[in-house]
Amino acid sequence: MVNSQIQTENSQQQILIGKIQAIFFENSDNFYKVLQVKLLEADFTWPEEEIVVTGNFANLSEGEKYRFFGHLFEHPRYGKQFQAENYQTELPTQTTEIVNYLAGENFPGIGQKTAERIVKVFGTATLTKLQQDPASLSQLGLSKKQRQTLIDNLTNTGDQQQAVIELNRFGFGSQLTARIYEHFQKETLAVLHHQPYRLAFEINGIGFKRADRIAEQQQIAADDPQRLQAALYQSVYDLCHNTGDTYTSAPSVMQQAMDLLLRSRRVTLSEKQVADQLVTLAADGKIVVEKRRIYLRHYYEAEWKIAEQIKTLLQRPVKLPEKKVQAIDKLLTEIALQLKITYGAEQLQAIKTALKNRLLLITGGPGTGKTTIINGIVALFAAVHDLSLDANDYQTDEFPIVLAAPTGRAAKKMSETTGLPAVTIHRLLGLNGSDGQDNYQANENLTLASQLLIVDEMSMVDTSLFERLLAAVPTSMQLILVGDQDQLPSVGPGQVFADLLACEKLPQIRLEKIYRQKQSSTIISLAHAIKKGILPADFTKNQFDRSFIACSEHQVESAISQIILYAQKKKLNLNDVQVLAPMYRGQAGIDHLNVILQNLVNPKGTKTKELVANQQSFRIGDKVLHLVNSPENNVFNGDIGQIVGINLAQDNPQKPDQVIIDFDGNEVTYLRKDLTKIKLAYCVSIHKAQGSEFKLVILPLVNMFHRMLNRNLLYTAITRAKKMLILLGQKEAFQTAVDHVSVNRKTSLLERLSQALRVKQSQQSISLSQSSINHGQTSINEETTKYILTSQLIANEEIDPLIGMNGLKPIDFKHKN
DNA sequence: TTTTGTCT
Repeated sequence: MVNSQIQTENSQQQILIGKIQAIFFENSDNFYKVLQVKLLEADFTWPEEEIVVTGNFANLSEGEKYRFFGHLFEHPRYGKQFQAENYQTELPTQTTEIVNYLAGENFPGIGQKTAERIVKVFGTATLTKLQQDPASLSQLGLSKKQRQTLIDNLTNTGDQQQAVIELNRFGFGSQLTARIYEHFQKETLAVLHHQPYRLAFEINGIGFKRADRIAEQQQIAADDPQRLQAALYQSVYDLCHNTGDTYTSAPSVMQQAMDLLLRSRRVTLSEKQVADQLVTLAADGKIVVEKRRIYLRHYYEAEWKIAEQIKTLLQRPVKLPEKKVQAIDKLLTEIALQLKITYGAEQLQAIKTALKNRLLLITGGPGTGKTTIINGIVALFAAVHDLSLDANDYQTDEFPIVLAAPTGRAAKKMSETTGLPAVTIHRLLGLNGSDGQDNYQANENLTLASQLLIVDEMSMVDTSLFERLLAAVPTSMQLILVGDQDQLPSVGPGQVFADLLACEKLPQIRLEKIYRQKQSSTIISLAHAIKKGILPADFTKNQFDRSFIACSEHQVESAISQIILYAQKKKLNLNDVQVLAPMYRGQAGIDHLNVILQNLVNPKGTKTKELVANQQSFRIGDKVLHLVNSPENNVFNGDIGQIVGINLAQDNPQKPDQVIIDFDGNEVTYLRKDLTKIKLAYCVSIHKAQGSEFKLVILPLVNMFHRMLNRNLLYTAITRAKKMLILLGQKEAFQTAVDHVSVNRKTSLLERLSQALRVKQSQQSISLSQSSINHGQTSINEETTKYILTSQLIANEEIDPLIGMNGLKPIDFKHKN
């Protein structure tokens, strides 16, 4: 049915019937395939017996006949081929063919005799009959298994095939097609036709607009409730993800949703219509409205779950035998001797506290010895509990200490500094980040088995990830969270680490003393001042380790060029010099500076080998940044390397284009297709530089960056400098950055923590049932009428607490341990 | 209006 529709819709489409001889190429991640087909019939002329067919195909079998719909196409590299947009099995029509087909490898358990018996009954219509009316099989006296085989293969193939065809028709590429089918399976077609907005809710990478285009083709009206709800939900999601807040407000959502709806289809809708659907969304529990705050249900629950889980952890104190407690000081002295370290008072206290507490937060800026402390905690923990730190001793058992971080690079660094294995939190939890906007339920039953978990770079952990991490932490585990609360906040909504630290009831240690740099470093004192919101008076005055150059946005490139030339003259290793900027666009932006600096430091000579990809040229000697995690090569997002070799296919046709990059002694080969993973790195974004340090940092800030400028960004940038810091640009821009507090995202975590930790266990159920939170079962009707969220209330911003909670109580968010 | 993370 679908097929005939397409044929009439697209009269220019060409048709080809052929038998698959070989599947040349098959991408296991998606449905894309390249086939060699023996041509049987076609509505165009083709000089040869065989033809190459490409496209997205579900199940295909070699040796089978198919009908392809598509176009002839001239591929620049592989020549003329047939691009199929659509296809169907060319089912055998003659009885002998059908018998062979059924007796063939597609139908295990059906032999020649059985096949003959089936065809005898249904004749040439056998296959369509079985597809349309599988029940008719029961009259043939086949075994249950045989019947199932026939049904599965005939109908399943059809489902998947039709879904793939339909998805192609809506313009989905092979990646998305595979993901969508994997998610909805047999439901795919029904979802596409009747609930297209589910694509936006459930598939990562599909937003409201794309779903709306499909809906429009399905004649779903512009004021259809599912359309309005999808736009509202998307708006709450977008607002939270753009701001980093875990909730938003009704006026913001309404404005954003009205906008989105109007931009997607030019149909005017009334505010009332849309507001009514916001009420429905809340009533259905997809969003939660509380005290004028609108949450995605996921974030609402996550904040409660975090608070409840932390409370549960704190209720189980660590019990160390008295003998061990007395031995701690002695053991620490031994460890210090062994590691050849002299611990400061602050550090000793941090290590000892870590051992005695179920949960401990440790925050400190660069150079305050966080790494030293992590090493100390690991060593002391192992000594006190008589644990071996040799991975070989744990062939079958779980390693007792787990080190994890939110980014690949932070995990790699952790592993390097401790000598122990460290992983990303995602990998630890088995998160595969695949589907949808709230996939938090994945792996909910996972429980980690080790005794101690240390998480580094906590400032980059968002609400969602932390909730999932805590869900996997048993109360028998000790948890140490380490980070620098003044660095850039997490990508996703929330400011978990800052909120946790703000909760005074949580055991925490703030490291102030700087060990690494000399106390006289004026970079550090500048960082401290910025942290407090002050741009010191001596800011523009040159110091022995930093300086300021006033210049306009347009002068930035020449100023930086002069600094670099000077550094070169002074025989400074340019790998120790790093330019950092907040954004890519503009005259003083990263992209422009990279081109300028590349041509300055590594100009193209007549013989320079160069490879151009993604509008960038890569030359031997170039400094480059790796943009994704490639654990198989031990290279991670944010790693900086240098191009040490380029092989061009034009010089040596036997070999493909290759770029060899040296990452601190680790040489990795990139093919042309891998070049999307790298970028020039003469200048990198401050975000990307988080977690790295450089001897000399050059930081241009101009007013044009004003939207990006904030305190954490400036703090992060200048604390990347180990020895020297050169600031340039407009003084005003630096002032803007200092004035703009960044970690003030709107979240409820601190409130939840206070609530959860305030109530004593024994009183909890009583006090909660008395509060407005709990609508008891008996009074629910009366209560809900009182609490009904109306569009009027939205307009007046008079929303009562906890509408849409459906009687959920905080205690319901408690993890089962 | 801009930057940023993870996985198969």
